[in-house]
Amino acid sequence: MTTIKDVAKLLNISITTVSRALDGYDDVAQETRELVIRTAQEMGYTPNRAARQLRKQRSETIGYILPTDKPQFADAFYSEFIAGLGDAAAASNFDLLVSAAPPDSAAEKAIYQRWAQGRKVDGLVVNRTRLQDWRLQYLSGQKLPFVSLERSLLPLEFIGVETDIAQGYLDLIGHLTSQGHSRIAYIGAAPDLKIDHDRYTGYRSGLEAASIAPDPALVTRADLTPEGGYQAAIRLLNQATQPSAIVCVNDLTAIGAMHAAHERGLKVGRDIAIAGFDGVADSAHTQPPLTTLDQPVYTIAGLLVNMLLKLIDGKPLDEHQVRIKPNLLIRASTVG
Amino acid sequence: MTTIKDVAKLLNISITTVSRALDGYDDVAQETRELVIRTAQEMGYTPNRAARQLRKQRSETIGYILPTDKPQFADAFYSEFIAGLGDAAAASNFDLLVSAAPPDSAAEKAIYQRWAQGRKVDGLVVNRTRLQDWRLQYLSGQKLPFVSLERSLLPLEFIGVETDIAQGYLDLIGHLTSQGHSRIAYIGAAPDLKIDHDRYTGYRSGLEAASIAPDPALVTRADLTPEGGYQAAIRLLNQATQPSAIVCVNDLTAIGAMHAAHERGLKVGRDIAIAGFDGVADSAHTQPPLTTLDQPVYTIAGLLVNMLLKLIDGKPLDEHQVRIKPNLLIRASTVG
DNA sequence: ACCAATCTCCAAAACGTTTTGGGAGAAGGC
DNA sequence: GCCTTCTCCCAAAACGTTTTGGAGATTGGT
Repeated sequence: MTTIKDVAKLLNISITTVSRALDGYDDVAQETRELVIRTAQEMGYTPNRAARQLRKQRSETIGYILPTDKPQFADAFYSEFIAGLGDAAAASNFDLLVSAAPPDSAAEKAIYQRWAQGRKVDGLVVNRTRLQDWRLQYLSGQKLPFVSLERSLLPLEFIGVETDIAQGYLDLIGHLTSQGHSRIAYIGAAPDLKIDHDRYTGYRSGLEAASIAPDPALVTRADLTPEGGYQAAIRLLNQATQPSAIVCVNDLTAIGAMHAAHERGLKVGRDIAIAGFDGVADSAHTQPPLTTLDQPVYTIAGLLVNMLLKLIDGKPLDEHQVRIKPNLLIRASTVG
Repeated sequence: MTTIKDVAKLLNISITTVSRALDGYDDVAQETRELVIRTAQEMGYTPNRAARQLRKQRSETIGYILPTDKPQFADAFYSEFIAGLGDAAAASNFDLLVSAAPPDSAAEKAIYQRWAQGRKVDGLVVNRTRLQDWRLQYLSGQKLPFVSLERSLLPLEFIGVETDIAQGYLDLIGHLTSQGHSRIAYIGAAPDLKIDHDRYTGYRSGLEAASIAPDPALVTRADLTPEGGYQAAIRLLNQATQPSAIVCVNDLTAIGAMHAAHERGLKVGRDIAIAGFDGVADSAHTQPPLTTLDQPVYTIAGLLVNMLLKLIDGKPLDEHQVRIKPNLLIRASTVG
């Protein structure tokens, strides 16, 4: 491993000068700088990250923890989200540290502590925000910068990105009612999740806007997986008052719900309408193609990272909260 | 931030003793050890990672780079794979560094160099191995430990996990022929990928075992996405000699292919059989449910990490190559 | 010819650990 | 009572950077 000392020795100058030449300080002669840069390049010198971190007291690393409820954590949302985080971080020469833990578990807490205490990361991205989310409190307390996708209900300043769910659901429910639906069901997620809270609220105001009386029997929850959506849809379809349309908290849930409908011999689109949210799964290629509220996951991840980096650098943010309007993609699953 | 010095000062002992007490050396009195551990706990002391790395010359971090061909990198395989890597690493107190770059790009090379030169990681996991893969050569040259999912054709020692594709395809093609199929098509991936190479070879020997003459017109390639599978299937279905069955290199490709078949008015399962590979996508809930060769992605990731950690520690491996037999899940997409 | 200002450069300190190479005192053997 | 062996502890070095606080040339003004 070649160190800064090797470069300095070869050039017969001090390591100070090498360091400053590479860092672009202006108290080093143009000629020397070029020489240093060239030599460092030739020798294949890259600063040792640990040493640099130790001295600068920052790790140039951001962290993200996957909310893995179960080992089979297959959700395309997250592959795209991580790709977005990784790309944006790399573009600013930051690294991305990833771990996985079940939401609200001891393991999750342990990772947060390890990262925060050891200053392993300069900041964190959190998503799947919960209504009362200790993570946000903890990070605030630790004075560790963070951004989140979806705000919590805690009285903390929110910095991050939020999907404009209200508007999205107005569009979606409007579309469904224009197709003649009035018995519109909702399959949500765990009620302590912000996304469920928001989407359920959006669902209710969508109904209200269409002057449809809400029916509690048409509301159920699942766990954001196809299997959960499948089971939930079966529950709905087994009831006396069957839904004519189902809006689902995410695409995976909708995929499961479509499966259940098919099993019942219902033709999705004609006999029952089903819609998702995310636009990230294979929604364009399901059978039938799935109507969904598409959100640009990759872009959102990039936005979050850039906000976080500004926070870390103490630079001012253009806006503390970015609202993203989801895009209603109408496909065959909701048009007869 | 409390440091080891703070702990030592409070207890009026040397930092050496604190360090050794916490690290479990046996040259510290039982009484002292307990006191130190308790105090450190109470003070919320966690060793500074950078300092520790600098001194120990290892980062206790492993790296993985996502092969993001395009921004929309939605593939549930990778969310599960990363969850597996993250969990296994965390179980050994290692961290997982993730980045993203298009395969075989300058960006990819830059990340590998940055991580290798700066010793930012102690080892790497690589997948989507290519037949001639410079990454493996580079890492070998840098003497940086790595494990890979799927071997390359390079004359390098292979340490990692390999799916027993030959056996899997024998099972799958056997299943298809027993259903009366003989015009079996193959939708692969880029031919320089090891997985395409292996699966194509498996496909060919599967045909051979069933005494079916291979037809080049029934072989095409896509890019592992639903969209690619959709386009490829359209090409196949537009031909004079139409396939009666299609085996796809992964589940996403199969999902796209099913979409194309549906659009043609074909009933998948009855009019045409379609099978995937991965078992990770929402294959159980597609319409119809998809026959696939299931591989335990989460487990494989864990195996890889544990092999890598042994490599890093210089410990002997039980086996250098682990073969995983994929599990044929027969579902409605291949049974009429 | 002198002083001040400007350019370049550098030695040494600091970041927070782990490891090396003992050293003091108690216990044990004769 | 002396020598040896444990037991428990510690001071100092080292890891590879960045930053601090100048110091020696050179230039420019008068």
